[in-house]
Amino acid sequence: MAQNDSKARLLDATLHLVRAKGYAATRIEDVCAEAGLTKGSFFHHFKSKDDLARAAAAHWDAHTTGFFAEAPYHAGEGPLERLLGYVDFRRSILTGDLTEFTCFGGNIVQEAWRSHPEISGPLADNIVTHGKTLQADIEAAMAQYGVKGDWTAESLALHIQAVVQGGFIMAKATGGAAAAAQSLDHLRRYLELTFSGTKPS
Amino acid sequence: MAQNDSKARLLDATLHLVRAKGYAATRIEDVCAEAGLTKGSFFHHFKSKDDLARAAAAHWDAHTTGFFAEAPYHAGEGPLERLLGYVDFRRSILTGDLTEFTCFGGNIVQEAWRSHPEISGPLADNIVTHGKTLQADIEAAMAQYGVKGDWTAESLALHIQAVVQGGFIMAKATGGAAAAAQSLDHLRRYLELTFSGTKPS
DNA sequence: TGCGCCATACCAACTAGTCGGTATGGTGGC
DNA sequence: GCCACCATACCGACTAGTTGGTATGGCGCA
Repeated sequence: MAQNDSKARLLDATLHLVRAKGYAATRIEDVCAEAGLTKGSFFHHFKSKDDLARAAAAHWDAHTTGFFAEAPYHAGEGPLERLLGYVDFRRSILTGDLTEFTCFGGNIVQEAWRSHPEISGPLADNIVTHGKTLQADIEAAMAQYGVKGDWTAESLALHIQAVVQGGFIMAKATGGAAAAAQSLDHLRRYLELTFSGTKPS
Repeated sequence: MAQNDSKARLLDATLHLVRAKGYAATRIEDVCAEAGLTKGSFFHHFKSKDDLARAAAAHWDAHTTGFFAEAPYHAGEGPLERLLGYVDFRRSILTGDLTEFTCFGGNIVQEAWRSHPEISGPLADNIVTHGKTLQADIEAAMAQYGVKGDWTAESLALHIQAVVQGGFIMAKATGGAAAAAQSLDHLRRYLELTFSGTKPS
């Protein structure tokens, strides 16, 4: 049984390098070097660079779906607790290097949304779908707390993702994760104010 | 008068193309074609592609600084009116193609924050400095409304930029400006809740 | 005449993708 | 046990096309 994880190593290297340098600037040989392989092996597993990107997108989708499915915030008792728990969880994972916790999908969507729709499209779906996993709890919380605004649960779900994605950009702009964390703090206060109506000091 | 605006046309083409395809994928000949020139002209005005990027960053900085300095929201009577006016203004300019209203700085920071710090650095400063132009009004509004949270005016100023930048990504992910507009609506409600303490229906 | 501006032709380096070949291990027949 | 056969995984040199950058010269104007 050879090290049959070569393909996975190539995919992981892609996720890491794209988040550090972007898609266009990531060379196939960079991916090979980080995975400890050569181009011959690369083209055994992938037809082309775009094929790698599509596979990396699917890899990312599977990874994030599983990662958030197993996260602890689902254990919250009520919908608002789970919602706030999600924000807290996103805050808690802002550790280590920026290339480890930033969003592969957000990078690709930002860079390749128009030039490579066949790659960015599934990742855009990943972001939107992930955001909408919160929609049911938002609706339940709206009902529970009698919140009736001129906005939809879906729009709030996507707003949460906007703050997450924007926080990553601000983290890059300021050179640290603190900016992303503080933005999530403001988001948490918004949710508290919206659903409880009380202003914590 | 010859078309002495060749340099400006090259810079404008750069802003447009980078927002559509990213920096690495934007070729010099693409920029020349969009500006209606050839490489001879390009290298008369710029030493290299990176030189172009630095000049485009300065161009963008000058453009945005003037653009927001002349915006109408500064005429608001109180600090909160100006703050909400800024959000409204950002919402009002979400028209036309995504390549026209998205942020050149955000694109570069996202893609080149680590690989090209000499280019992304000034643009990161541009975003942060632009965000902090709201800080004085936030501080004044905090004093006026007696708001004392465990957060700083600076963090809120940067949070506003995070929502703006994140809104652009969500607009790309959903294929329309509506996502960005709805996110700014949520941001506006957060500011209203924070400073007025009242919940609008 | 000289200079700013621009076009054409070209070069050198880089990179995506190809190709011939090697190593390993499984399988079925005997 | 052993061998022929084959599929998978991998290597590294090579090709072909792209792209940043250069060299040279033309053109209009002060």
